[in-house]
Formats: sequence, C-alpha cells, structure tokens
Amino acid sequence: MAKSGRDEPEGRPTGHDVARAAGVSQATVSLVLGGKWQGRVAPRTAENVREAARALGYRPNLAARSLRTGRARTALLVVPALTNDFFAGVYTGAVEVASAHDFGLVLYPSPEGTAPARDPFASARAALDGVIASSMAVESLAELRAGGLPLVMLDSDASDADAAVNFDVADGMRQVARHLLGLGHRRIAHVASAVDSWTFTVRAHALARTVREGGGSLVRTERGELSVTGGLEAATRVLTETGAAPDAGRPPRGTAPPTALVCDDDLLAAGALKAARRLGLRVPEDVSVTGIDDVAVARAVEPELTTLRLPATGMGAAGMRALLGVLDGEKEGDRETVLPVTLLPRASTGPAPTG
Amino acid sequence: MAKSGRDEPEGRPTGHDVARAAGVSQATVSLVLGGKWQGRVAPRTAENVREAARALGYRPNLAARSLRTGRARTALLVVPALTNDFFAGVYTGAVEVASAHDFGLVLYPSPEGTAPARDPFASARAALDGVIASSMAVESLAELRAGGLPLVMLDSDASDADAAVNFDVADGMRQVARHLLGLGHRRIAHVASAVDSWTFTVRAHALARTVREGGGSLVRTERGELSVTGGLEAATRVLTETGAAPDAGRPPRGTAPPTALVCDDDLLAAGALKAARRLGLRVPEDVSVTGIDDVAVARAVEPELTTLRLPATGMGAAGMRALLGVLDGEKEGDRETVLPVTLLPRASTGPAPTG
DNA sequence: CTGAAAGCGCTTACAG
DNA sequence: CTGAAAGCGCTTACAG
Repeated sequence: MAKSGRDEPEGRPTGHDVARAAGVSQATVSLVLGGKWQGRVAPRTAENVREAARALGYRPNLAARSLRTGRARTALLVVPALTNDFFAGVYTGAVEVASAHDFGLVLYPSPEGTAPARDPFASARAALDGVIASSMAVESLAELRAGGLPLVMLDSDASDADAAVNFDVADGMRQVARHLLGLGHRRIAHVASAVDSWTFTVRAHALARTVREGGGSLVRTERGELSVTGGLEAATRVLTETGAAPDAGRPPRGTAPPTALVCDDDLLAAGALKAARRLGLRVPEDVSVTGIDDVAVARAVEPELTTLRLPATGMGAAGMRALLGVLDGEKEGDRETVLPVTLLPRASTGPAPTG
Repeated sequence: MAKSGRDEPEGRPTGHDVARAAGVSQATVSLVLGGKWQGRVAPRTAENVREAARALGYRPNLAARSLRTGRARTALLVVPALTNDFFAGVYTGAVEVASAHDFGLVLYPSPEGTAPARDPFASARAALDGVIASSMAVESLAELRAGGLPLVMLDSDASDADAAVNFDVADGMRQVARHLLGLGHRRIAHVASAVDSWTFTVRAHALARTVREGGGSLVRTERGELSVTGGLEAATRVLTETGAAPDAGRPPRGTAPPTALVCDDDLLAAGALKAARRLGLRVPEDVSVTGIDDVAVARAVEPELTTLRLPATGMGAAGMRALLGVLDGEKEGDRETVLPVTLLPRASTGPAPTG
C-alpha cells in the first residue's frame, strides 16, 4: 500500500501558496483560476499563475468558495432505491445537464425507500443549492422541504414543489389497457405497488377506468413490494384465489379468473411471470403479463415483457433543467413538464384464451 | 406550486440569529449545538439555545464548519455503474457504517463505467475526507489519487491504495469450476467481461487453472460488456462457433462444443440463458450456465441462476470501516480485508449431457 | 494591470 | 459559566 498524501510537507496547498510561487497576490490567483482575469491580469501573469497551480497540484477549497459565494453549484438528487435501474437513468440524465452547467450532483438513495427520507441533508453534508426528488411519497415532502431549498419533484405529487416533471402515466396505463382489450382480454387483474405514492394511484385509476370503458372488468388488485419476490407473491395470490390456476388446489371464490395481469413495474411483472410458470400457466397463451419502466430485467426474462417505456433519462434531464430554472428565478410558468410514454409490445402479451 | 423558501425575511438563519434570539453569544450557540456544552454552559441556557434554534429552523452552514475544522466528515464512494444492483449493496453497507460514525457518504457513479473517472471531485463538489472506489480499473487510480485524499479500493487492484477490501474471487471461481466438474462437465467456456479489470483477470486465471487441474478444458473465452445484451452476444458466439448449437447452421470449427458456460456476472449469465434458448438448447439439460454476484436478476430468470453470492453490503461496510481506520491513523496492518464468497447452486446447472 | 482588505459562518482556544 | 476574537480559504468590490 502506498502512503496517503495527507501528510505532505505543507499540507494541501492554498491560493496563497500558489500566489507565492507565482510571485503575485492571492487575489490574482483567484481571478486567474476563476476565469475572470480577462482584461484585469496580464496574459503572461495569468500563465505563470496557472503554471504554479499545476506544479503545486492546487485545488481550490470548495468549502471556502461556497462559504464566500453563498452557493455551492450543487444539487441533491434523492431517489428511493438503487435496486431498480430506472433511477440510474434518472441520475444519468440529471448529471449530464448539471455538468453542462458546471453543477455538481450528489445522489442520495433514501434508506427508507419511498418512505420519508430521514434528513438527507445531514447525510449528504454537502452545501446544497437545491433538491430534486424522484418518486418519493408525499410524507417525505416535509423533510425535503425542511431545508428551505428549492425543490423539484419527479414522478410524484408535486403540489408542494417549486417545479415538477412527470410521465404521462395515465396515458400509459390507457395504452396498456387498450392493448390488452384489443387482444380480447376482458378480465384483467392489477398487480399493484404496495407503496401508495402518487404515480401508483394515478396508474390504478387510469387502468380501472379504461378497462371499464372498454367493456372489461378489473377482477382483482393485489399489492406487492416493488421486487421480483413481491410480484411473485402478489401474482400467486391473484392466480390461485381467482381460480386461474387449475392445479392450485383451491376452489375459485366466485370471481372469474383474469386472463391478463397488469403489473405496476417490470420487477413485479418478472415475479408474475415466475408465478404463472410455477402454477403451470403459459405466458402469454394462458395469461398475459405487462410491466412498466422498460428496465434491463424486462428483456432478461422469457418471454420478454410487454411494457411501458418511461424516459428515465429524459426525466432526470428535465428535472435538473427545471431546478436550474427555479434557481435563475424563472417565471412561474413552465414549471410542470409532462413526458410522453411509449408502449412496447413484446412476447409476454398475446390474444386472450378463448373459452 | 408553493413558493420556495429562499426569499424569507432574513434569509437563512445563522448562529448569530439564534444567539440573538436566545440572548447569548454566537460562541455559546456553537458550543450547545455542537454538543460540547457540558460543564461549560448552564443547562438552562443550553435549553434556551436549542429552543431558539428549533424555532428559527436553524441549520449550521456546513461549508463554514468544514472550512473551520478542516474536515468534512464526508467520504466519496465511486462506483462504475448503477445498472447493477450489486453497487446498491455496496452503497447500503458503506452508508450504514458511515452514519454510525456521523459521516456522510456521497455516491459518485463514474460516467465512464469502469474506465477512468473524470475528476469525481469536481462533480461531487463536496469537501471530502476520503474516497472509496469500487471495482474500478487501474487507469482510474491516478485520477482518484489526484485529490491527495486517503483512498480505499474495493474489488480492485489495490497496490496503490491506503487500504483494500476484496472478495475471495479466486476461491469463488474454484467453487464454480469444481461444481461443474463434479457434475461431469469437462468442456467449459468462459463468457468473460470485456472490461479487463483486476477482478476479472483473477477470475479468468482461477477458472482456467481449476478446470485444467480437474481434468477439463477451457474450450473458449468470449468477452461481452457487462449487460444482458453483452452476454447474449458473447454466448451466441460461443455456442454457434463451437458447434454446440445444432441449428446454428455453422459448421464446428474443430473445437469441441462446451457443455457449460461460466459467466463473469449475472447479467452476462442472463444473456447466456437467452442465447441458449434462441439456439434451441435447453438449460441445464444441454448446457449449464453460471453467474456471479447473486443480484436480483439471478432469481428473476428461468431457470434461476447458479451463482456466486458476493457480499456486496459487507464489502461496502468493510470499505467504510477501512477508510475510518486510515483517517484515524491506524497502523498499517489490517489494511487488506478479504471477504469469503458462497456458491449458490440453483437450476441453471445440471449434469453434463452424456454422449 | 495588481494588491490590500473585508467578510462569508462557523469552531476553538483564551480571558474573564 | 459566558463572551470577544482569531482564523479556516476563498471571492469581490475598491484603491491605486
């Protein structure tokens, strides 16, 4: 193991050290390295300063800069979980826009999942100019608001935020429902998220309504945590308790069995696929399954999932742009962005079984 | 949309505001809120201060604190990608230990994947006390070292770090190879990572050696990027070009077809499963497949993957502990931790086909 | 074109 | 038991 660089001769070099080496004042160093020297410092002097800074390995102390300027050019992105690649997309999109505006982006996965984030500020510890929160439950708003920082909400109930970016999930659910109705499905079950956040409430309403309007019926809703296991358990309940699975050994309880399972995300849908297989049902011949998100698992499983592509990267980018707008004191318009979603029909859905 | 809290009457309250409200000096406020008042400030006064701070919604300015103390109590965790839940585990473990020691942990997913991280410090922008880097390629070391901060490497070549935590991947690969040899497999192919970092080099060596010593042979190595698609492509090449797939329509090129595919991670293995299926091969009857990591996708696919469970959370925790040790000036011993790994036999491996 | 100086909001000896 | 003061390393008017 090499030695740590901490105990170098003079410790970490400061602007004064650079100034001494370049034979100028510390103020000049600041001007040059801050890129504000044009017309104020001789080009030759500026070059000397840069040279000295390089030689010493100088890096400005961010704490000092941020204390002085009162801003950190840093935003915090709060997400519920890292176990879903969806948030990788959100981060990627946001960080790209942030970088382009010379902003830093600190990622904070809330340890409580979609539940209230326990003081993300304490954990992030960075000096922050604003917060972007993705897919958080309403209860976390108070905590997030506590910092008094500008707040942009993503894929969430945004009534208390400074700006919002959402997917058109209602339209998405309509697309899913119409896709299934078009395939002849009339009895549909909803494998829903156990977490009751805004986006899932909207999904449930849009699904119920579209199915009803299309002449079908939502025969059952079972909730599961957003994981493969959660989906497996919830879908198993749906399939056995409605009598959809012939081998289940449990009598139907009067409900007609569903021919399609609409799942609130791809992880749940992957679990539903497993449930069907274990109960001896073929997908999509006996039962169709749909997901939402289009994360990697959607194409990892067999059959590949018919799902809704939600533009995660676009949402992250739009969220960062919205935050920048709020920070610039942008007028109150343009504060709510809605991103379209696309249905991706794949092999997990097919014509409803006849008979 | 509600108004942002930015333009409150007096702006964000400082320690002086609290002092004024409580009728004490700013120094006393600092003492009380910093928990260093015992025996220095009257309990009654302390209570008044806390009350005033609460009433004003005071939060200490972290930039000022960090400038004054010279430390930030914050570490940076650099990971290559968020598209693998493995790193969610690493983060979770590290953040737990960090919190217990009142440390913050900033997550930085390197935009270049396992390639050199382009100045994570600029992006993180936080004042940092140390860096933990997981599964990064050697080339990124220079960048990471540039900050002069204590560095802990995870699952990487650690020769230039202050401390290291690694999995016993060599032993793991041996377990995988022996498992397959025990099932009668003699011709094994390696679906390897296209990224050539330390951990993958170790895996390749251990696999080749164990297979050879067990009387088998490594008939082919194909590399793919660490994703389902990468695995699908690499495994398709292995299966068609060795003549393993009868329907492939390509003549064997003199190489005996493998009966087992050892993949460098679960994503690659999930892709291999798809490749086999598309080529009309049954898993595990015609070909066995193994993964590494035991992330969610390992149990999402069918058949579920025989894989190596790498304790990601444990590695994150050990990494943070190691960093804390380095920061405390701990003696040079105990700087290299090796974590054991476990083989999880599941349905994707079975007896080698006879004949 | 360059420098001296103020001040951001804290923590921490040091007086009293 | 409490306060006045120094100083962390920057940025930014302000002089010259």
